[in-house]
Amino acid sequence: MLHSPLNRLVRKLEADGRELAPAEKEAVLRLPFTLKEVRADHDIVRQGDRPTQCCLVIDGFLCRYKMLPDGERQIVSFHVPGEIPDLQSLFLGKMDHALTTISPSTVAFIAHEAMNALIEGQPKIGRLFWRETLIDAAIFREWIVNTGSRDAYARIAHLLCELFHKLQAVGLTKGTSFGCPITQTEVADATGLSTVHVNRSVQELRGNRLIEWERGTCTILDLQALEDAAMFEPEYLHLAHG
Amino acid sequence: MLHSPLNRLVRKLEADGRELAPAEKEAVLRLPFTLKEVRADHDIVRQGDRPTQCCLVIDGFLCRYKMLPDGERQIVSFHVPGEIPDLQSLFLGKMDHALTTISPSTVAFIAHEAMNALIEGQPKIGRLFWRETLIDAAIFREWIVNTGSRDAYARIAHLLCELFHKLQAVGLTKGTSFGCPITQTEVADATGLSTVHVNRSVQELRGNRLIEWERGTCTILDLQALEDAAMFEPEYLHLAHG
DNA sequence: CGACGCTTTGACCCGTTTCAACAATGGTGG
DNA sequence: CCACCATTGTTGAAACGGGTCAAAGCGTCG
Repeated sequence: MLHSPLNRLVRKLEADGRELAPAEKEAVLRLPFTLKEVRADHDIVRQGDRPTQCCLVIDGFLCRYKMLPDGERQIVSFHVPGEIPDLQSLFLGKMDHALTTISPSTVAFIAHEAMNALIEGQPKIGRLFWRETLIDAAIFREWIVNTGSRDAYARIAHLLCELFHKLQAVGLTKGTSFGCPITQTEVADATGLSTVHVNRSVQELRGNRLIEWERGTCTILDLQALEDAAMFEPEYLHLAHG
Repeated sequence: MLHSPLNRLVRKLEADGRELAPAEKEAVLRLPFTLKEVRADHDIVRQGDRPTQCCLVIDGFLCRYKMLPDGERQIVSFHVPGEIPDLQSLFLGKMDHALTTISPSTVAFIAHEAMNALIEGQPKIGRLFWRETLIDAAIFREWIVNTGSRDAYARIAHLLCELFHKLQAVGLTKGTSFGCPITQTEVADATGLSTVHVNRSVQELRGNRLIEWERGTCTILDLQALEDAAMFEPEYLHLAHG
């Protein structure tokens, strides 16, 4: 039990809220699940689907996106280990967007029934899950701000700050470095910019010695300067200690 | 009881989910509240606040917004009667954004304790509230798509489609007309455009005979054409009948 | 070694912003 | 009931951020 993949979820719940009671922790760890390795760029859930299970990220990066009739793809969120990107499918039957892997990933599928039983048996856990979805919404709000009010340079800086803080909260950073398998094309789809302009802006961030970013590893050279450039204020992430 | 302002909330819950059982409906209508008339452009909750009550819109338009350090204002959502824009404050103590009136409005304040008691006593209502917040999140996602992937013309068209459908669901439209007290400056703050360009795009929508919009009333002249121009697909609103 | 995916570059173009007025509109008080 | 003022809406011209297109470099992995 100590090394169950579900510990990722426990750690996440405790990062956003307060510590879990032993009984609560056990109830979470007792959730039945099936593990699955998924290759990169593979849709886990598609727009229009009616899932009967939720997907917990154990390892790797996922994202949610919507396609427009004109072929444009808009990524609306990135997801790192410990998160349940399609928790909403418990209450919103039909998916209004797709969920896909960015990198080769390990995910745990948990049946809706099991989630519902957990929520009923442990209402406090239910509250925490609800809270997770509200933090999700807070991040969406900040993304609206990002695409609506920041220029390209700040937009990309902001995305990197967000990823860094999210990963740090679940212990997936080493110093100011973190594994970041996201391509510039995906950054473009997430920020509403062209890949060409993303590339130039990333080079500018590098040139200003704010970041290093190559071969899937991003290192923040000057966090304060990066956050200033991004107008980043971490409160919206609603992390317990910061 | 029949004409309690809380009927707005009942109607809203039934628009998004299925019909309420009599006992559930009663429990909602028994919520203690205090009514308040609020003038236009008045902050109901500010960024950084820790509210102890929720705000139910009875009459008028509200919006949520975030300010950036550089003075930019980004509106992240509009709210019409029947909605509880700060329901999240039940679980996220500190506001990461502000809530303000667009027009003179009537709102009902409901204490967090009362909301919590209702949710515990009527878990099904709790589920519906959770669902409301998830629909909120779905709308945020669509706004990310809007600012990220659509041009000015489509962006504004999309906003109008959304308002129309939301208002229609709670019975606040007359034909294809609805009261829309939003100014072009507010549309600009919501879409990430300049007021000048909003103005030109609105004129284009008028010129193409898709809408009429003056003196606080918006009439959609050709809903199909407007939705096509906006690439609008109403599923994300998760309304019961459409 | 070759192929594929990702990054990088240059040149040109266009949607949108900015600035700076000016015109309507509507609410207020005398 | 009209004069006044503050919002809101409208216009034109010039500048700019970012988009588009097309091609070339570069890593990595079979």
